[in-house]
Amino acid sequence: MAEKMADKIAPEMASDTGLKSAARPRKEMIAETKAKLIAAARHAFARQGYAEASMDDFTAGAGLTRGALYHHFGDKKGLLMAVIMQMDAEMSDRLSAISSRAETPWQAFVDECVAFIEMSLEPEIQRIMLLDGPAVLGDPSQWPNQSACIRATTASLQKLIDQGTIRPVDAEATARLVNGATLSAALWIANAEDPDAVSKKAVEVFLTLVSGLLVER
Amino acid sequence: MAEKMADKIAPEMASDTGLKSAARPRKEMIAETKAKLIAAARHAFARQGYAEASMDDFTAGAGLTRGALYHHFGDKKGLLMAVIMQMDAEMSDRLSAISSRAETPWQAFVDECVAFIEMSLEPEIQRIMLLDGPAVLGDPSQWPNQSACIRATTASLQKLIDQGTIRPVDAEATARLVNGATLSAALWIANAEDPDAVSKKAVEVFLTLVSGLLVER
DNA sequence: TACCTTACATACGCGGCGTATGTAAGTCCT
DNA sequence: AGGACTTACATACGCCGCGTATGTAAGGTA
Repeated sequence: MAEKMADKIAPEMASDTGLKSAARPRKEMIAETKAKLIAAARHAFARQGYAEASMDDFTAGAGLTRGALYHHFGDKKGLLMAVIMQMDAEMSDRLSAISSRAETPWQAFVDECVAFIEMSLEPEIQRIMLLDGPAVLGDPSQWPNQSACIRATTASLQKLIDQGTIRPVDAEATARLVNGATLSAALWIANAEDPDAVSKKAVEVFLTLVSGLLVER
Repeated sequence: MAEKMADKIAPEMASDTGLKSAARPRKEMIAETKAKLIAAARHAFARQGYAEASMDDFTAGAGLTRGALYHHFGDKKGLLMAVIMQMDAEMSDRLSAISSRAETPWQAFVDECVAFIEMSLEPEIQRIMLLDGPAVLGDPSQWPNQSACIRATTASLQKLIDQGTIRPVDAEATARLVNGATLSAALWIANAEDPDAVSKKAVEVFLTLVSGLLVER
């Protein structure tokens, strides 16, 4: 007990003394491999679909093996969940950026919905978030992240309710239904032979529908 | 289009020349095995999901083997398609029966939508038609059957437009968006901890949204 | 009756998933 | 500092499920 402090030199040395490489902190390396796996899986899932994407293949593409995958994510579903959470966060960011640029809350809401449709046209989002995600992981509203972009829409709607622009409905319920409508619109548009024409129709109908929310139209 | 009718008409003339007797006609046997396979797959897909359902298992449950399945349906996806077409036809029948009972076209439309939500709560429909179907087969609007129940809704809407109850929007587009909204509502309700409360909210919002379609509310 | 076609069953190979095991590198505790 | 323990992967193995190629028996046809 007496010689306790004699060699009490802090072992967490000056880590980055200019030359990085070899001895980077462990947490960073782990985060990097996780990120690499998520990125590789994301590409594979988007291009081939969840079921057809081989874990051996895309882990090898990331310079790793399935061992790393199972260690960090448990199984294939766990990786999908991680991919989805990442994408959901990105979508949420994009949506809030868009709505913050709008001049009125109503415009913000409409812009968000249109942006959601546009994002849903991106093959990666459509395939992973809208098709494989629900099939493999179940109802999106039960996902851990609780669909951040749904919450964004909910918030926009709540503002509109508070300021008396739209009727006092339940904001979350409205967000979910509107989201569902935009989603099916996006699927329809993306697979149509004439996307532009279909898109026009869909937006027109969409605006007609949400006009039902307005206190006065 | 035309070739479907062609190969249906041709071979049926010679079929019953009076004495089929002991052994039943071949077409009937085939139809029966097909029906058995579809029924077995339908149960398996509903209970375990498409990906987890083993073809060996449920064909054996029907007293057959995978050989029969590949002969009649080509592959697992082909069987899923057959199952979906069967279920879609059933749903379409139920919907048109409901709408024909309504007293006004508007009520028919609303009843149909509510019925669609209720049907989507059934685990079999939810799992096969709403989750696995789109993930495995792609956008439902591209399915051969072209979603019979979408067409039912489209027809109801067209009536409402013709009689001037709702604004002159595109009927099909409206049917698709409304369908998407009801679908997400159903998923939400089915997985909620308090389905009754959620259901009430969803219906209320739904009615508010479609009120936007009305010429005068 | 003999031939041909059809409707399955059987047999086989491959690829993917999950797990059990190995190993090197990092971390902690005197 | 040094060892013991833990962590982060890679490697190896077995199982299962799919698709296909092949066999076979039962209609249908002349």
